[in-house]
Amino acid sequence: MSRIITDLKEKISSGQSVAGTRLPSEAALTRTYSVSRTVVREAIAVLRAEGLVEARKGSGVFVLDAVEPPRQPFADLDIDRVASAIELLELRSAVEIRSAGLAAARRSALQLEVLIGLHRGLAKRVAAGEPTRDADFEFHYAIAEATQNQRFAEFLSAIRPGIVPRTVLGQDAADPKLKAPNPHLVEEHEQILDAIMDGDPAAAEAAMKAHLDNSLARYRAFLRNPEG
Amino acid sequence: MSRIITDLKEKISSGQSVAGTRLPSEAALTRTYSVSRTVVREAIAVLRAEGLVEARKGSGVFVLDAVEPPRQPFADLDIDRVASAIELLELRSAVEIRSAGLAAARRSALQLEVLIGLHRGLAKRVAAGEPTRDADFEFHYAIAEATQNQRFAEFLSAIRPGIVPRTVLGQDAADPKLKAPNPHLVEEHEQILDAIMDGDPAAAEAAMKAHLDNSLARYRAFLRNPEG
DNA sequence: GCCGAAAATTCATCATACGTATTGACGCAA
DNA sequence: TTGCGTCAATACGTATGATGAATTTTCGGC
Repeated sequence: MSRIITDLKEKISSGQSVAGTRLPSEAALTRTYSVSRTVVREAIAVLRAEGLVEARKGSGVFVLDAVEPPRQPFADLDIDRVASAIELLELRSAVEIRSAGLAAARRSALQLEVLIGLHRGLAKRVAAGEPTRDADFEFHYAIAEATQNQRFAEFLSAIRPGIVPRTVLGQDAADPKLKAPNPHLVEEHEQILDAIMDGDPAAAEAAMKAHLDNSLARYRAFLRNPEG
Repeated sequence: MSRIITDLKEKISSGQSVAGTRLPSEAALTRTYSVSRTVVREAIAVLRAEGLVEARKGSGVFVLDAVEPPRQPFADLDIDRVASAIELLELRSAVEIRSAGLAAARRSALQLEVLIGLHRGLAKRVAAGEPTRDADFEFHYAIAEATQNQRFAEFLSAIRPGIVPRTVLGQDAADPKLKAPNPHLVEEHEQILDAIMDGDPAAAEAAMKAHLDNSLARYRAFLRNPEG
C-alpha cells in the first residue's frame, strides 16, 4: 500500500505529473500495481487528504498545484558540516550577545535563581564527566527567557536542532573532536552569570561574546586542521 | 468521508483518546457513522498516513503519541498588537545590526551594486508616494545576503510575516498611524549603505542601530499615545 | 488455578455490484 | 457543415460479501 502511495507521490513531485494532469484511473492503477481497487482507493485517499490530488467523480483524479508548505527555517542544517555549524553560530552570536545584555538589564529575581541553579547543575555534570550539551542549551535558553522577550527564547528553540545534534541510533556521525567539551565552559558561563547578577549589560554582552567567540575559534581551528 | 476523518481526529487531539487507546473497530465505526467499510477504511488510511494511529491486524487501530509537529517559529505574531511588533523588532535588531557589520566587511562588488540599485528604487517609491514596505524589506534582505552567511537571510525570511503584514483582502486591520512611512527612511538607509560601501563595519552597525532604534521609538511612542 | 486449543474478533485484501457525474461519440436536423 | 440532443462508455463513491492472517478471548480439561 505504502509502496503505491510513495510511487504516486514520486510521480507527482518529480514533475512527471504537473498540476492538472490526470492520474491513471482506479482500474488502470489496479492493473499496473496488481492490487485490488480497495488498496488503490486507500492510497488515493491519502494523497487527497494531503492535498496533492483532487478526485472529480466521473472524470478522474487530478494533480493539484503543490502548495509549497512553509519550510522550517534552520532545518536544513547538516550538523556534520563544520561550515554549516559556523554559519549558524555566527547568527546565534548576534542574538545571544544581545540576549545576555537584555537579561542583565531585565532578569527577575526568580529567573536569576533559575540561572544559578542551572549553572550549578551544569558544573556538576562537567565535574562528573557527563554530557553537557542539553544542560548547556538550557542555560542559554534561560538567559533568553530572562530578556522578558519571548522571541529570543523562540529563536533558540528554532535553531536548537542545529545546535544540539540528534544522536543517530547507535552511532553519532559528528566528529568526536568537535564533541569534546569546551574546557572553559564553566568559567565562561560563570562570567556571563556574574554579569547578569550584577545587572551589567555591557559586561554580560562581553562575556557572552567571549564565550561564543571561543566556540567559533574551536570550530575554525577544526576546519583548518581536522586531525588536530 | 471527511466528516469521519475530522471526527476521529477531533477525538484524538482532544485527548479523548490518549496514546495507546484503541479506536472502535471497523465494524463499530461502520455502524456509528452508517457508512460502509470502504469509507471507514479510507478514513483510517488517512489517519495512518498522518502518523496519528497505527493499525495492528487482528488487534485493532491504536492511537499513537502525537509527535508534535515542529511549530513554525514567529508565525504566531499578532501584527496588530504593537507589543508583539516591538518584541520582534528587538530580536530583529540584534540580528540586523550584526548583519550590517558583516555586510560591510564581506560584501562583494556585485552585492554592493544590488544594494545601490535597491536603495535607488526605494528612494523613487518614496518620492512617488508609493508603498515602501516590500522595497524596504528587500533592502534589508540584500544586506543579509551580503554577509555571505545565508543564515542571516534565512532569519529574515522566517520573520518576514511578522514584519510585512499581509494586507487582508480589502481591509488592513493595522493601525494607519503605524503604517505611516518613516520620514527619515531614505536618509537612514543611505547612511547604512555608505558605511557598507566604505567597508566600515562599526559605522554600518551604528547606522543600522540608529535605523532600527528609530522604528522602535516610533512603536513605543504609539504604545504610549495611540491617538498621537 | 493453570494451560492449551478452539472460537471470536479484527484488520488486510480481493471481487462484485450499483449509483451518479462526466465525457465523448454518434446521429439527426437546420 | 454546423449545432444539438441522446446515449453509451468511463470514472469515482459507496455498499456488500468473502477469504486470509494475526491477535485476543473463551472455555474445557487437568
